[in-house]
Amino acid sequence: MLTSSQIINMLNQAKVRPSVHRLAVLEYVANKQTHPTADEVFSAITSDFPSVSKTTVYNSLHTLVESGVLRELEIESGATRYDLALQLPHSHFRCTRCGHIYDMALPEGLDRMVSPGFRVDTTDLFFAGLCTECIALSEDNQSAS
Amino acid sequence: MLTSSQIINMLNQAKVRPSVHRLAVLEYVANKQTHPTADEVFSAITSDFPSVSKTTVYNSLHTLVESGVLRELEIESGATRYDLALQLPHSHFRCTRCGHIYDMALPEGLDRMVSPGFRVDTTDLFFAGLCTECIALSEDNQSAS
DNA sequence: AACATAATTGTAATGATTACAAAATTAGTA
DNA sequence: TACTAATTTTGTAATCATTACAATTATGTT
Repeated sequence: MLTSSQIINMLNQAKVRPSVHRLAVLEYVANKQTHPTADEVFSAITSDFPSVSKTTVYNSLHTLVESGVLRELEIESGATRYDLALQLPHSHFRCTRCGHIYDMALPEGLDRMVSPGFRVDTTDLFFAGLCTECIALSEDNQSAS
Repeated sequence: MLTSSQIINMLNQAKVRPSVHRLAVLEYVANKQTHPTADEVFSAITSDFPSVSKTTVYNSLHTLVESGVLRELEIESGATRYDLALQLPHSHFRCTRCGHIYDMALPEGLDRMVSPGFRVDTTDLFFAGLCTECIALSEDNQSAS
């Protein structure tokens, strides 16, 4: 859980002016575990900032991605998700049943899979399947039927 | 390079009826190295089949994904890409400058990164960066400026 | 040939994202 | 404090990939 002043520090370090809405956007993405979409960010901060527009949310997210504070996750079609860039590298697991996205470990040295002469800037490892809870649920359903 | 009869065999094995348009869609995706988008498939086969509709291309791609012949790649936002599923597992590298997508190696045992109790159905490893050619081009530009 | 099923089509709708220009806010400076 | 320029924010309209849907056409089987 990051405090507002920690969020402001992140913006300052990234040389992004900490406007009210940018602060709200980053605070939500940073503290929410769900790798939210632009629309989820918009809905969430609307309660605190009823005047915020969706375009501002997009503008803020783009600015934060360009300045290296956030990362875009193209983990599923339909909507881009956003994740804090400034944390330990990790992979992502998406449960195809409940839709939750979980952080997982990421092995070192994956870049070595890329042919020599290529320059790797970003590495994304995505898994999809069923999470523990949904496996339990589907077993319940089976025994009930 | 797969022949038409090989493509038909793939459809038969997947228990998908080899209609004319499905054949054209699969043949294009299978033989093209570029992991095309639905729109690219549509544009490409329009020259051979002027009457084909975009909906048919989407229908065909979805049918082929559901039957396990093709795989969807959510490698970048904006459009889903399609790849043959029936080949050695591999990762993908996207050049952020020229947009080309290259097949790369995929290490074994990546599933072990996922917490116990989760069931992994698909694994995707994506890299982004600069390919050899684009690195050479940008060096040329630098020395020229 | 006749019937049932599957494939194909065209159009309209949806939903995420972007373009754009005007209005509001902020920072730096006199 | 007031001025000016740059930045941020807003609202609306446009764009683009994808889907929904209902009508038409083609196919396989008796």
